[in-house]
Amino acid sequence: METKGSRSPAMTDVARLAGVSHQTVSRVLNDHPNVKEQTRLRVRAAIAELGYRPNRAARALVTGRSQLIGVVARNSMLYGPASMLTEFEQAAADAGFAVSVGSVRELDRDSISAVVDRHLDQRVAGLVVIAQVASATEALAEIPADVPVVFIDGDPAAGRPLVTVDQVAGARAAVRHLLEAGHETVWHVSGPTEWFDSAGRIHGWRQTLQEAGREVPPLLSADWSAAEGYRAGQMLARMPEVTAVFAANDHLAMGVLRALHERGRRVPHDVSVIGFDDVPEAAYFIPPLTTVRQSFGDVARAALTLLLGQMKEAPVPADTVIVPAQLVVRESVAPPA
Amino acid sequence: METKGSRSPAMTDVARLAGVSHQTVSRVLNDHPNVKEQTRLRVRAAIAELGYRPNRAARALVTGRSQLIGVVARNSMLYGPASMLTEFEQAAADAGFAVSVGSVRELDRDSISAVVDRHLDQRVAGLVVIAQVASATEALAEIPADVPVVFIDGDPAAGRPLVTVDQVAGARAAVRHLLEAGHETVWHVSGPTEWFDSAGRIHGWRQTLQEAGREVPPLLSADWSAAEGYRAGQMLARMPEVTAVFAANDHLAMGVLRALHERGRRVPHDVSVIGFDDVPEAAYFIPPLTTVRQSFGDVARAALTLLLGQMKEAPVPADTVIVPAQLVVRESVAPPA
DNA sequence: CCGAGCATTGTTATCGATAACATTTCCCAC
DNA sequence: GTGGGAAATGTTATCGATAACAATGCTCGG
Repeated sequence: METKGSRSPAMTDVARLAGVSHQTVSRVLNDHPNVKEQTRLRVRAAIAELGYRPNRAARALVTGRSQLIGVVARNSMLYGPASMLTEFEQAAADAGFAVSVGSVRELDRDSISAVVDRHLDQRVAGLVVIAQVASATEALAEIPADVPVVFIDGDPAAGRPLVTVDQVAGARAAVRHLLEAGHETVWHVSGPTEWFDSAGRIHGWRQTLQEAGREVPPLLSADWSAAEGYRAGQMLARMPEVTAVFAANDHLAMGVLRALHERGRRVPHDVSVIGFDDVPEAAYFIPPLTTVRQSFGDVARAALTLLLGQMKEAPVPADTVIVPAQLVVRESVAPPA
Repeated sequence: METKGSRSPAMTDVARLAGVSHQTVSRVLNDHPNVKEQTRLRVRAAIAELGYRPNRAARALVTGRSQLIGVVARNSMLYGPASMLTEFEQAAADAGFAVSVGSVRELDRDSISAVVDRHLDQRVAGLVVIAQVASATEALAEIPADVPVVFIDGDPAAGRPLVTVDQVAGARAAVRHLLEAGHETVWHVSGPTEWFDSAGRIHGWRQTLQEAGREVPPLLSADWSAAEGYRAGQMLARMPEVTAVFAANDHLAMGVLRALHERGRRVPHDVSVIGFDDVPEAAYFIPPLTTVRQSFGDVARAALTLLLGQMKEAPVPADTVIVPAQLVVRESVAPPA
């Protein structure tokens, strides 16, 4: 019944039907205080009758800002970033914002800059940059100061509003759990070292070992894939002194598990393994994986809150939000044999 | 250097600098034929000098259409839908389109209708609906006929442009592979039966068994999670006559593997298992999973092509595109013991 | 009962692009 | 060299909203 006529109704159509000026309709729509209750109702009725919905493009044109939030993210199917995006979209939708995604193959300055420009063309109301690596931080210079921006997983030193998971604490919890189980030390298979996420987890790992006066084994660094976890696992499996491994994410952990299994080293009997992320499948690994859960939903909601705070010119509650991570104990950890 | 002044330059600024009218600038921007080469260059130079970028909102207002493609998808972190989205965004970006995501918690009529309306407010140039269940099809009535639409994984009978993976052929390949290995019959752990994806895989499974004159075992249906795969696997593990299982996706397969492992039934020695999707981790399951790969990238690109075809009023090449699926053989299948 | 002052409503300008139409310029055939 | 027609450019209207300002109408104190 809505789009029956030649085109969808505009504000003037509503105004005519309600017997007021289009400006009054605008006022009703924007909840301006000085509109008589009776008029307001009449306008609302007309809006409902016509099935009128405001034209965002027109509004964006005159206000210079849309109801659109731009997200800049690396094009990847990694569990973390993908979850992040979904959660953020959901939070934004609840707040009445649409989300425009701008993927980029690499987080280098030029790519990011291009995506940011595309978003600015659309007159986005704000930007969220999922900037896991340092090179992304440089591109921040491209973003005009008057556009609200929030970084996720970005550089804590960048001086922009930032939301991030407490990687260090998560890693500490994992390592402590292994030490408490009686292991002499813990090996670490990390993500790419340029990632802030990786850096935080490495830091937490090293720090915890040092505080306990344990030897810090050499770092095995990889990308985030099961394939590289497998490769690292093949090395570790060959070394009998390895009894505990902390993998920087669950997929790496899965690769490690496979490698250990192949060489006949049982988990957790011979080797204990902990992951990071708590992907939905983690409980069904062989064996069920003890891991560190990060709440992407919390990160997304915090990011949105920071963003909306900037838009309303309201005082921003805090510049940096750190979302806690939580150890989830399953069956991949045991005391050393 | 760009946004230095009070506001970004508009078309008239470019026109003034180039000594032409703003309309001529518009013509250059839109590659209209009747512009003298020399003028064109002068305008281009002015554009570059000012760092001018057209205001999409203004364009959208007057043309009634933006450079934005709306995607309607169920909010989920399932591998398939998430990959789909990423791939589509990438393809769209390459074609100069931004993508606005509208998630919905459930694919019921009202939710979809709300998201579609939000997209129409933004005057999207086209819509992509990832509509895996029948209830989503009903909501198609809400979409005005003049808005280009493509369905992904939708109802083949809906009479709208559709792109989908060849689920039936994929399932047939999987089942045939198991029969050729010598198994008497194949059990199937399916996804939710309302999903078209599930329906196609179930159909292919049943059809292949029947054609081979084999008994069709009762269907075990589940959601897409490892958790339900595990539950189904627990039942299957208890039945000695089960020697071959086709799981409707890799995560279900993972749950099945865990359950079999727990009950001491070895894969592939005692039971063979095949999955669907080929998630990046599939090669690192225990054992490496034989599965059916679907190319989300191909689906995304096909969808975009269909959409662009509709926009240009150009003749649409085909109404339905079926992307092939491909069996990936690893180590989870062997002849029965 | 009148006018100050606020509440309410209307009028007009504006955002920055494209569309439609008007106009000028140019080229070439006769 | 002139008229016709196409090529090139300019002018004005328009999309649909908000902003700024103008003009009412109402209330209440003196």
